[in-house]
Amino acid sequence: MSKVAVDAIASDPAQRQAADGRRVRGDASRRTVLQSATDLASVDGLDGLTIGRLATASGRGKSSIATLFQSKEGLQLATVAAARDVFTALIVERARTEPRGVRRLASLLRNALDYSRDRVFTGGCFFAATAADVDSKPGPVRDAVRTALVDWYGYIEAQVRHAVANGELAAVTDPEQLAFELAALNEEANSRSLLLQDERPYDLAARAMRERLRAAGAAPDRLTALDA
Amino acid sequence: MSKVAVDAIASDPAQRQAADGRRVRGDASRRTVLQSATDLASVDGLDGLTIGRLATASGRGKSSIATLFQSKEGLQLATVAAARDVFTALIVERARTEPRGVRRLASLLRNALDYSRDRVFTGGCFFAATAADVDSKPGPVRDAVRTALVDWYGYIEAQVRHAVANGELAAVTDPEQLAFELAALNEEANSRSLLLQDERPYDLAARAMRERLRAAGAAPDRLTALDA
DNA sequence: AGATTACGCGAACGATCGTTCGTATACTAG
DNA sequence: CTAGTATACGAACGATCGTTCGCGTAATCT
Repeated sequence: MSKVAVDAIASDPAQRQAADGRRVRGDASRRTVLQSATDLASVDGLDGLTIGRLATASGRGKSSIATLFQSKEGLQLATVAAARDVFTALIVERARTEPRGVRRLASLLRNALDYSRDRVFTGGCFFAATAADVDSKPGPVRDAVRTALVDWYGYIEAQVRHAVANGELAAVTDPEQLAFELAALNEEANSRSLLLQDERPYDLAARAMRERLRAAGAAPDRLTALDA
Repeated sequence: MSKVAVDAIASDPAQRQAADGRRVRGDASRRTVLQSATDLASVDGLDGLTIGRLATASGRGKSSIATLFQSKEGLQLATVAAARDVFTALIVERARTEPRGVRRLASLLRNALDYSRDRVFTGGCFFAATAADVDSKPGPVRDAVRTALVDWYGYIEAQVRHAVANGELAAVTDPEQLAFELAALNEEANSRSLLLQDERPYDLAARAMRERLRAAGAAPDRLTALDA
């Protein structure tokens, strides 16, 4: 890249930051560290995530992590954000290829089950593992976890609403009720497979989801994502 | 009590231990401490339960707790056992007044919802709070939590089987499948009410349980425990 | 060129962790 | 009466916690 081009970029306020070699290096470090952090937190919770063990796991000094994230709370917030990015990319984004309604809903649920089953995070679903940890401790970390889960629940419910509006589900369907039940099955599969070290809960959950959606009026050929 | 009577008790090998004033005092202390311990662990998990804070919460010295339970692992095991006693007394024992089958099943589920909703433990259901933070760490503590939950799941499933055998539920009912779904609804109500600080999830869960059992063939008049 | 900013690391801080020791007290056993 | 046992407490142990400081390096900004 010519010096002229560099100057042109550097003179653009929006891109100046992105071109800052120090921040680029720092962001790369943060990304690497956060990969270990989400894994550790999925096992030990956000409270059990310690800077010392994270430093060892990512091969850096303790003070480096402290510098990169300012404080433990900053680290926790960044960890939640990183986990959320993974969650969204693997579950929500992938389901967007399906049309709104039952098809996208079924894809969403299948992706969520796979994300847990594949142990994308060592301790299973990141948010299931951390929700219990923070839900009794007010503060920005709890708020971040809560927001992520509320958004997730809301997205499921939105797809149910689309399905009802589409006529794919019976008009009498209560979207909040159905979304609650579907989320419950997903989370039970995650927690029980972790507890029993068994993959069968995923089949039980998928079957329950399929039957529940069929009972609500969904056509079987739009539920193939939930087949065994 | 006369001295003769005391001697008579003391000479009975089975009751000698129970009459040992030192152990009586110790057991009373353990009971008191464990009440704080189950509460703390329901909030911070069994790992987040620390001897220091438990000492403060129960108004004793740190070394007293260490003596009473030998080690942190001993404390954790005793805490799980104490929580299990409460769980069994409030949920399982109370349901035994109902006849086996759908009625006992509905009572069981109602008691479980109430036990969570009433915040018998500050952090909601003890086992939901602690399962997440031990399920990735092998050892006797994880085994104790796992056993408690497996027994609980098994008891639900046993009532489903009784109901099928009674003819209260359709013969085609898969007991493992139905028990899984009912447990999922119960746990989702607990976790979501904690996360959102809202009691509505309990109504959503009760409604789902009732409709699911009705769909499996249960008579409405045997599901009154799950009515709103 | 010089001042500033961001990363990276080792060293150290006070606090808390789980555990152990010594000692005191109460009760039992022989 | 003497030994032994079970609680109870304070003090201290080494380890780890989150945080801060100083110093060096690299990149940016004025």
